[in-house]
Amino acid sequence: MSTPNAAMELDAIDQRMLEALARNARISLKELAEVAGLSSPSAAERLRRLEDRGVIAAFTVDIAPEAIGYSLQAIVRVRPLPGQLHVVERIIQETPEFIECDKVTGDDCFIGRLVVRSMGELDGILDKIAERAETNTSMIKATPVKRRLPPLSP
Amino acid sequence: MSTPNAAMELDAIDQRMLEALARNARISLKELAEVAGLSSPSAAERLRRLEDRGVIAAFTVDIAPEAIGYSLQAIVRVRPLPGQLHVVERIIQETPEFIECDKVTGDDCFIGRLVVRSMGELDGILDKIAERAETNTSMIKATPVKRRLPPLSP
DNA sequence: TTTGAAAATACTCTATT
DNA sequence: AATAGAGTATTTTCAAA
Repeated sequence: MSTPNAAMELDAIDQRMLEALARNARISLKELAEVAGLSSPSAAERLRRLEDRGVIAAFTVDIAPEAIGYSLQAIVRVRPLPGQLHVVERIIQETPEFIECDKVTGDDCFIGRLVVRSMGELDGILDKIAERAETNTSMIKATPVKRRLPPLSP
Repeated sequence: MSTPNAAMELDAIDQRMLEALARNARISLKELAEVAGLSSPSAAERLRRLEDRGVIAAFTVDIAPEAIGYSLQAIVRVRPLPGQLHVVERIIQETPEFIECDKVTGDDCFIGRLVVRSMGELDGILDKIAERAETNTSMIKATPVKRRLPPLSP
């Protein structure tokens, strides 16, 4: 029971492959194979298994919001008024400026991240939510830890 | 002054390419070209320019933390005690379970996301920070909005 | 900026260890 | 599980518009 499920273990080769993909998901299988110390077909097979096991959820692109005009980012804690939970959840989902949102324990029901072009835009979005929830907004000044992989070794 | 910088504009082709890459960053140039309605060389050239302009920050892999044993995720707000700001920032950076962290305005100085295998592990991490900061932890129960692209059209 | 065609690379399949 | 080799597909380059 305290033995971790073997299916969850990543060996050194898996780890090197995931680290290489985290640096550049568009790396060729050939390069990936070199990093892993395998032939290309073996690397392809490993990659397929990592996907099948659900370890790899997706290959995605990181956009720089500021490069397309979103000069401000905020983290918003949202506490729906009684009876408004589902409406608030839908409003958040339908507001595309919310680029991620988690539902959490504690006083705050939702914690979301949003991008805006201006304070005016932020104000407009928060006003819409204000009818149905209390919000607490923190503007992002810096990002000391950019999104990174969790520790891969047990 | 109210005119957005033209360099920040994404045309319909750029948008389709970014959306396709957000779905699968390892899509081939050939498929990307089909999505865009261009030849492969044109798609490659557009892609290169999106990278050069800084619109594309990186191609990355999304790991499913629960598939490698991290059954719990938390959002932690961290408020360093007087004089402890930089030490706390370093502790967070050096704790690999923090998979992202922002420095924000307001009472909370840092808001971070962390993954753990158990409540015991979470407790250990928070105890280490507790000597130097107040923390407020929310466990993630669900994710109503998974990381997605910001709106791409002005 | 885009295209088409050719050359260079990379990928995938099968058989094999 | 991993590999080698062969056949297939993709990517890159380049001249031209």
